Amino acid sequence: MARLLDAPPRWRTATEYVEATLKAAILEGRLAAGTPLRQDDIARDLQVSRMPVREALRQLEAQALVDSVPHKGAVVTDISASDAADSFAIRRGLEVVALRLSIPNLTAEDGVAAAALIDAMEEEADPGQLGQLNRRFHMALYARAGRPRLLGLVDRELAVFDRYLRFFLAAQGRERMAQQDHRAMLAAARAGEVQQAAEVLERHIDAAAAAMAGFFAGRG
Amino acid sequence: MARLLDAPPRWRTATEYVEATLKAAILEGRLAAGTPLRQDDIARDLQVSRMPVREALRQLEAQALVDSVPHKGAVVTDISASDAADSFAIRRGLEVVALRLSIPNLTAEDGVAAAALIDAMEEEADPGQLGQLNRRFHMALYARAGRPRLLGLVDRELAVFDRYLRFFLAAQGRERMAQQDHRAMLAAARAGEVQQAAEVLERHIDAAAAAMAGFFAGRG
DNA sequence: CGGCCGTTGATTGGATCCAATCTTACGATA
DNA sequence: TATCGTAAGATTGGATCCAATCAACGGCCG
Repeated sequence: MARLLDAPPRWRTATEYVEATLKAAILEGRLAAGTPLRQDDIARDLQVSRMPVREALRQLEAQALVDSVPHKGAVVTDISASDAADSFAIRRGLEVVALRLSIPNLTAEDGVAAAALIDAMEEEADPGQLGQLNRRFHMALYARAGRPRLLGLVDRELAVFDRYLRFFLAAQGRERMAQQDHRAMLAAARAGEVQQAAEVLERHIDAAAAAMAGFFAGRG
Repeated sequence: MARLLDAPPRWRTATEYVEATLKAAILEGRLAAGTPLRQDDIARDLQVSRMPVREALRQLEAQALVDSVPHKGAVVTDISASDAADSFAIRRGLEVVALRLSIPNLTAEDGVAAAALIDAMEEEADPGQLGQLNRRFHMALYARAGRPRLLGLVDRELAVFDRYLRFFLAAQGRERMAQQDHRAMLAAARAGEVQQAAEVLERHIDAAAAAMAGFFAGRG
């Protein structure tokens, strides 16, 4: 007899499946920057036709995770100091706005959840998991901004940033995570100190940008 | 005999052609908010197959110009007070950052060009052209930011904003364009006064957001 | 010996066809 | 009469096939 509740299919369309799979592979570093993404190979690996692959690649292009040239193909977006600077500029603009809008609506539970994420980061060693936790922590602070499009862009940009963070942590070690900034931001947010929280966040992102720039300068 | 110089094809791929055409139609208001976008109809009208239409619709979805539901279809994104608030929040975050980065690199010619755009706005009556000029003026101020991804997002969001501006101007009249803000921004930018220009821009966007919110409130 | 041009293979873009899904209308049944 | 179920049409998602474009290679001519 059939189960009463069948597990819902994890993806509604093949395109979503391909997009999610490729995105995860890129963010987790399994597809290195610069890797050419051949439609045929991906289609064969994922057991779908080339069409959902094409659409997924377009979606990822819109998310700045792949670069595509007409009639040439798609490539995993390169890591570069210049692109990192772009990412930090975008984050600084969007996240500060999101934080200011969100803080007045944050609940005590939100604060507890964010604190738990900070603690989890203390004990996590894997750079990939650290990136995920960092992303979730930031998003937890912005979640009550009530601006879905804004939050979508922030999430997208944090995904891009994830790749740089992984890159950076692998070389510099996890002690560079600036947990004191996270705690200060959370404390200010819980106290409803919008201005102070925003300033901490700005310094946090600027410091990360400077560290990343120095990192790139150090390796040519 | 063939001409020595054939006009280069305006678009390299059919997808680009469809995307540009649909985007223009949406921004110019010829495709009203809520209009269902049937793949077959568009393909027939533009003399292409359904496939480039599908890809173009995905691109436009990433630009927040159409909403798409799997197996249901695409619709021109609705105009709403909530989405307008999203747009203003995003613009406020991104444009302030872009302006700060751009001002130190602006040249005298950039200032002249921006001034010309302000003058052109004074004499333009058509809301659509006004929107174009407004967009070009803002982009002219940010052009030297040297952050291509950031500028791409700003341009995208200004495109979304164009629809609201057209909507607003049609009802409120062109005198609501806040040209004095534009002049003040330009003056501060030319003088290299980053902080002051940024503050004017913030007030400019906040005022526009407030006016738009009042407009929406007034019509239910 | 070197640069230019055509040819060939690989890869993507586009067209057509088929399958899956949603919507609507109609009818059966409580 | 209201509601559920079902069947038909419409529309989108996916697969397969063909055409256009690009890169590499090799021959030809200066």
